[in-house]
Parts: sequence; structure tokens; C-alpha cells
Amino acid sequence: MYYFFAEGVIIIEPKCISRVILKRLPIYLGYLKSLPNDAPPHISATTIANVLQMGEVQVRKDLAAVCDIGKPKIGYKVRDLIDELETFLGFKDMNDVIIVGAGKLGKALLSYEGFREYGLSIVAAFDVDDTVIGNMNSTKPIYHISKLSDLCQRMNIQIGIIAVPAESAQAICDYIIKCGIKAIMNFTPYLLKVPSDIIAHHVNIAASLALLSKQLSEQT
Amino acid sequence: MYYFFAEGVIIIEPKCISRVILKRLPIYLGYLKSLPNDAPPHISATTIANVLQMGEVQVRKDLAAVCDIGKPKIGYKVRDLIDELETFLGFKDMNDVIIVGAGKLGKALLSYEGFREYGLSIVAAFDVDDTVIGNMNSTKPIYHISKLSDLCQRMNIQIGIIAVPAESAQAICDYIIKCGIKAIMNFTPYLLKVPSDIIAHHVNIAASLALLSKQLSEQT
DNA sequence: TAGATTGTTAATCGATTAACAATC
DNA sequence: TAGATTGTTAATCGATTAACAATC
Repeated sequence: MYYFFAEGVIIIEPKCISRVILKRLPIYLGYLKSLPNDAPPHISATTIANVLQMGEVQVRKDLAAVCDIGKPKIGYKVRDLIDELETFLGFKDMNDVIIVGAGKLGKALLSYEGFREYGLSIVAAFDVDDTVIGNMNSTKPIYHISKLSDLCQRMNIQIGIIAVPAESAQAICDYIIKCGIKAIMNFTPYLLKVPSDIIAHHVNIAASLALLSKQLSEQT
Repeated sequence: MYYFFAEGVIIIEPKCISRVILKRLPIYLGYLKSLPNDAPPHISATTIANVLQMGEVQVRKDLAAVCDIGKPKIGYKVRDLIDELETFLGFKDMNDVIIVGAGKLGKALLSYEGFREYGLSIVAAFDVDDTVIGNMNSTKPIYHISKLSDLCQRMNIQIGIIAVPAESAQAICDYIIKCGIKAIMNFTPYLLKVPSDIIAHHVNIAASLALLSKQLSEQT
């Protein structure tokens, strides 16, 4: 964080962090949280780097971009560092998420408990198929898609997961944007077209696995 | 591809393509395959770039890294380009994959039909829980984990997906490496430690979704 | 004090973009 | 021929790594 004086007013430079760094932060956090309770209270960037097999300068630079609690010769207080990372990443305040598509993947995500740790609360899933509505197997409800608009507007939900068949992905995407969704994670191989004010992330598990397979075949 | 003469022998430079490019190739391929049958037989890098909202030079450079079929003023023959990309990415010959963990996610992946298109064949899932063994709901079998070693060795399967609870991830990882698995896709938030000759990819859905959420909250 | 560790400044590396000659 | 499009070479940009001064 940098402070600038401009015409007598203090302007705080918006902490603009690159996406590459942003993707590494949860990895540091995960490791720190996995440390046993009886571990020493401080840790050095060198130690973190060695365990995670990263460059130590990179770790130090990444952490410096987020917080300011490193002490020469001592390192970082683990508790504080966890706190800083969680605060920075927004894991401390909950964000509601809905899922569209209650097929096998949709249901798996709906009942996955691990989201909470990342500040995410899956509220409900939606589907067009009446036979999956209700949901006996989970504590989280599955509603008919016609209820989506009302729920999202009432609860001001802005994040949606698309887990429908690829053919209906674009239609569903357009629909949930109309319902107020602003950020979309798409598990379909179909590349969604969205307005510029909407954020869309594409997760193509099959493509990722195929690249892993290619990497293996090349590793002679 | 470049050819070099060295002491009278033709050496074909190994087509070493960066990971960033590699990740974009399936996107091009997906778009090309989505084109209707009555579309014109040729397409230009400019068109592809515009549709996918990428730089046109980038598209051209990426494609040039893979194939050599672009013709000035005409563009690329769609059929041939699809063929080149599929061949390059290895989607044409099948690779067998096993899944460890037949919980909700494991089962979702087991019955997902979309892998075939990427040259991947999910052979079976494995679990320790006797109640999920057998699998009534799918054409693909679920075996007890004790059968894993034998099957992988018999079929020479080298790719494994870990979809078990985070606590058992490392133990399962060590075990399947012993069984001959060489490339691992881990859906657990736990960061696996693997020997240097083993490839491990980590997919942390919750972390990705959390970053999407953060991006949204910053987009003022 | 000396050693370990931090954060920063400079150098390197790789990827993207811009400019342009080649060509159907 | 002129225009569209390719692939390549050069310039820019961003990220990683190396070097080093500051410090507990």
C-alpha cells in the first residue's frame, strides 16, 4: 500500500494485485492453516518457499503485497499472517452463491462443505427437472428454476455456478444475468458470451485433464 | 516446427509450447467445433479472435506454433485446423483414467460423458466404502480400492483423479503412485507432495470461486 | 557483533503486442 | 492490381529472479 499526497488530500493507492499473485495467496494460506498447533509461532518466507517448492523471493514479494508484518530475522507471525491473508482474500465475510443445474455435479457442489472456509455459502440449487426438486439427501434445498429470480433479488445474490448441460449454458447464463447475477463460474465446455460488466470464469475439467495427459505423454 | 541440419542428419526441433499457449488451444478447438455445418469452409484468425475476444496476433501466433496450414488472404480450412489441433493435443488417441473416491464428486466425474471428446476414457472409480461398490446408477464400475493396483498394472493406466476427503489425499496419492500412476489431478484443497517424476495438478474449486467473488467485490 | 531474514532495487526472462514484409 | 490475411521480426509489457542494503 502506498500513500500519496495530492492537493492536501491523502489518496490510498488501490492495492492492485496481479492475478498470478492472487492465485498463489490461497496456497500460502492453506499451508499456514495446515500447520500443527504446537508449531513455532513464527515462520520465514524461506521455510514456506521450501515446503511449497517456490522461490523464496517470490513468497516474500507476494506477502509484502498483501501485508506488512514481516520482521527481519524473525519472519512472520503465523497467526497474524493467516489473519491478514484471510482478510485480504475476503474469506472472513460470507458471500452467497447459487447453483443452476442439480445434476450430479450440481448436487456434489451443493453438498460440499469446504466452501465455508473460503467465505462462500452455497444457498440453493435450481433445476428445471421436477424430479430433483426438494432434495432429500442434503440440508440445502433444490428449487425450480422459476424461483431463482425472486430468491436472488430478495437475498441480493450476485454469484452463480452453472452446472447444466452445455447446450443450455448460454440460455441459463442470459437468464441468471437478468436475475441479477454479476459473477459466473461456468463448468460447461461452452464458452459463454457475457456483457462487459459481468465476470465469467470458465472451468473445463475435461480440457484440464487432457492437458495433464498430454504433459505426461511428452515427459519422455 | 523447425528443421535443422546437423552433420547430415535432419533433427526435428521438439515442438516445445508454453503452458499459456497450451491452455488456449482447447478454446480455439471448442469454438471451431461449435461452428455450424453450413459455415464457410475457411476462417481467419481475425474472426476467431473477435469471437473469442482475444488479440488476433495472439491467435495467429498460437496457431502457427501448432500447424502450418494458414493461407494469406484465405485463412485456415476449418476442417483441417480442427484436425491439426486435435492431433496436436492428443485428443485422437484415448487415454485411460481412474478415479479414487466415489463420493458425489467422484460419481459425477465417473458418469460425465464429455471426457471422450478430449481423448479421455474414465475406466472405473475406487473407494474404501463397501456401500458404494458396484454402482447401480452408471455404466462404469466402482471397485474396492484393493483392486486398484491390479487394474492399473494390467491396463497400464497412468492417470488418476483424486476425489477423496482432504485428510486422506496424501495417503491415497502415495498409494496410487505405488500402483503405477504417473499423473494426478487432485480435487482436494490439500497440496500434495509428489516425487519429481510425477505430475500433479491441483484443482481447488472453492479457492477459484472465492477469487471470483473477490474480483466481483473489487469491481466497484 | 554476526547471522538470518526482510523488503527493495536492478537484471533477466518470457509473453504479448505492434509493425511489416510476403503472398494468394 | 489492390485488399485481406498470413507469419515473422522488433518493441513493449509484466513477472520472475538475482543482488543487496536495512534491521532485529
